[in-house]
Amino acid sequence: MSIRKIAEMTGLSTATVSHAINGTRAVSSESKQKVLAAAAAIGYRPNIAAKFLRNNRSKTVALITPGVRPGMPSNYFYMDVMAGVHARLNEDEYSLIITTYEEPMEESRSFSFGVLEKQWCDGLLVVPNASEPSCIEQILKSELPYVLIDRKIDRFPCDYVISDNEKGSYEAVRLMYERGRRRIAFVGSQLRTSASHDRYLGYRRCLAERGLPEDRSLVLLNGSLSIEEGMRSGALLAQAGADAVFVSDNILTIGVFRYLKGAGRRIPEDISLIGYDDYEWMSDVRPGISSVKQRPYEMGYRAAALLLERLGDPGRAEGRACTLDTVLVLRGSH
Amino acid sequence: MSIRKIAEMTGLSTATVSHAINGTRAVSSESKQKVLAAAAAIGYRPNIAAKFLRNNRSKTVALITPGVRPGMPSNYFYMDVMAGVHARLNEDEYSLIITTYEEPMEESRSFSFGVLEKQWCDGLLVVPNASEPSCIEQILKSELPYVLIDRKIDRFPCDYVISDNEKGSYEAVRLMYERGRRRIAFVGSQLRTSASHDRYLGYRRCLAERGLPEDRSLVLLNGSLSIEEGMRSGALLAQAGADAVFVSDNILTIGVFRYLKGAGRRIPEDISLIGYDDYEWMSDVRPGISSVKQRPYEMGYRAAALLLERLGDPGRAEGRACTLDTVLVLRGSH
DNA sequence: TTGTATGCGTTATCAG
DNA sequence: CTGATAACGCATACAA
Repeated sequence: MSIRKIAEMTGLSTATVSHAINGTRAVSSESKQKVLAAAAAIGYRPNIAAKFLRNNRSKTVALITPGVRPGMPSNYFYMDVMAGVHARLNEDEYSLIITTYEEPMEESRSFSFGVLEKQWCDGLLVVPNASEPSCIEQILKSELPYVLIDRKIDRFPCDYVISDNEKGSYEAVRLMYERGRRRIAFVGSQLRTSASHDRYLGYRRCLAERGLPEDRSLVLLNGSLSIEEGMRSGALLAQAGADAVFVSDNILTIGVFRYLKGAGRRIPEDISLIGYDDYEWMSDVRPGISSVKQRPYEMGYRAAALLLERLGDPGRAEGRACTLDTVLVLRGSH
Repeated sequence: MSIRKIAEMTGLSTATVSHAINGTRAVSSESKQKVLAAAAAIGYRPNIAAKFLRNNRSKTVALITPGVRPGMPSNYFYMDVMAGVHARLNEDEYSLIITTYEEPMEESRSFSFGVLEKQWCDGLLVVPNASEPSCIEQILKSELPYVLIDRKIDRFPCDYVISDNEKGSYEAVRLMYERGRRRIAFVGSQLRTSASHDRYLGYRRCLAERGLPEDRSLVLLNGSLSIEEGMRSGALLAQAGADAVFVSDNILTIGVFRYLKGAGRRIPEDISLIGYDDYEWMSDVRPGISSVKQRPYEMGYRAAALLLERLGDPGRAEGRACTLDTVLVLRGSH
C-alpha cells in the first residue's frame, strides 16, 4: 500500500512512481500507465503523515471556536461559520480540524489546544477567547499563520474577519429612536470581546448623537449568556421604564422576548425590541423579532480564504482585515 | 525543536529523551530533569506526523455528516452531535476532523472523502448518506473502524447509535389519537434513511393498532427539506381534511406551522401538530410546538465512546448498537 | 527519461 | 539505566 510496493510491481524506482503520481517531472507515458494501473490495483492512497513529515505541510487547518454546551441552547452561529470555512477549504482540498473550548473558561483549566501541541496544522482559524489572555499566547507560540474570526484584538495587527458590529448596533438603535423611543435599553454580555464591545459602542454613539442621556439602569451586561439571564434582564429593564430594548446576543434575545411576553407587555406598542442574529423562527413568533443579521457563512468563508492566501504566500504582510456589513431585518417588534 | 535537539542539549541519546518524555521505560530522575528542562526551554512539541508514521496511529477521528447549506435554514442537529463527539474525544485527547457532504448529493459529484483518501484518521464516525451507495463502499474500502450515527443500514452489521425513531413517532401519533384525532397526517422526507423510514413505520403502526385506515392523501414525503416544502405540505394536508399532523423533520415543522398559522387554522383546535427535534423557540411561538425530542449530544458522545472502545481493542466484534430513547415534549400544539 | 540515496521526527529493538 | 540504529512512506537533490 505504499509507493515502494508500486515500484516493485512495476519494476520502476520509487522516484519515478512518485513523479508519475504527482506529475512533478516528465515520465514516459508507458511508465505512467503502469504506475497508475498498479496504484489502482492495490487501492493506493498516499500517506499524508509521511508527506507531512517530509514537506512540513499537512493541508490541514484548525478551527477553534467556543463550543456547544450540553443541555444549553446552543450558539449555532459558529456552526454557520464552520460551514463557510469548510466550503472554502474544500475548494483547495484542505482538511478541517475542529476544536472548541468552553466559554466562559473553567478556572481550573488552562487554555490549551491539543491541536497546537500536536503540530497538526498548517494554519489556524480562531475565535479568540478574549477573557483568557493565554489564548493569544498559545496561538502566537505555535508560530502558525492564523486568522481571527468574529472578534479582533486591537493589541496586535493580524488578519481578521468580523461583522461591523458597531454599525449594526447603531442602526438598530437609530431605528427605534426614529420611531419615537427615548428610553432605549441595552442588553448584552460583558464587554470582553470586540464584538460585544463594538455593539455597546454603537448603542452609545447613537444615544450621544441624538442627545439622549446615558442611563445606567438601562444598560444590562450579563455575565453568562442564557435564557434565564435574558429574562432577568427583561424584568430589570421593564422596571427601569424602558420603552425600547436592543439585545446584542441571540440567546439573550430569546430570554428578553419571553419575559416581555410573559409579563403581558405589548411589543412594540409598550416596548419595542430588536435582537441580534437572524433565525427562521424569529418570523414565527408574534410579533416577529426584528434583528441585526450577521453573515456567519461569509465570515467563515472569507476567513478561510484569507488563511489560504497566506499559506500560499508566507511572506505576505499581516493585518488585512475584512469587515462584513450586517443587515437589519425588519419584522414586527421594532 | 525535535527530540534530537534535546538529545544534543542534554548529552543524552534520542532514545532516552523519548522515553523520558513518554515515560515508557525507566530513566534516572537526573536525566529526566535535564530532558524536561531542555524541552521546556525550546518549547518542544512532539511531531504527531512522525509519531503517526511510526505507530500508525494519529489519535484523530473523522466525523462525516450532512452539511449546512448557505442561505438555508441549517440543520443544527448535527452541531449538537458534533459537540458530543468532541467532548468524548477530548477525554482521550483525540483530535476531530470534520467533513460534510451535500445532501441531497449533487449528481455530478461522486461521493469522496478527502479525509479517507489521505489516510488521516484512526476511525470514522459517519452519518451515512443512504441514497448514495458509494458512501458505504468508500467507508468499507478505507478499512477503518467506524460507527454509524443517526442512521443505520440494515444490510450489514456494524456499530451504530441512533434514536428510537419508531417509538418516538408512535408515541406522538398515539397522543394525538387519544385526543380524539382520526385523520392524522404524516409529513416527512423521502424514506431514504433508516431515520425517516422508522418514523414513518411508527406512524403506520399506530394507525394500524387503532384500526385507522391509511389514507394516501395524508402522507406527504418531501424530496427536499425546506420551509417552502413544509408550507406546501401544510396546504396539501389541510386540503385533504387532516385534523392532526405529525411532522418528522425540524425544518418541515417550521414550514407546516407557518402555513397553518398563515391560513388562519387554529392549533390545536382545528388541527393539532407535533413536530420533530426540540428547540427553545418552540416555546415562544403560539401555541408552543409539541415535539419529539432527540438527544443529539448523547448520540455523538456515545458514538465516539463506541469508536474509542473499538480503537482500544481492535479484535472486538462489530454489531453493537445503541438506541437512544426520545422524549415527547408537550407544549400546546398537540 | 530514469535511478540512488538521504532525511523528515519518532519509536522500538537490540545490545550494552 | 543507557545508546546506536533501523524503519515508517514520501519527495527530492544528485547522478546517470
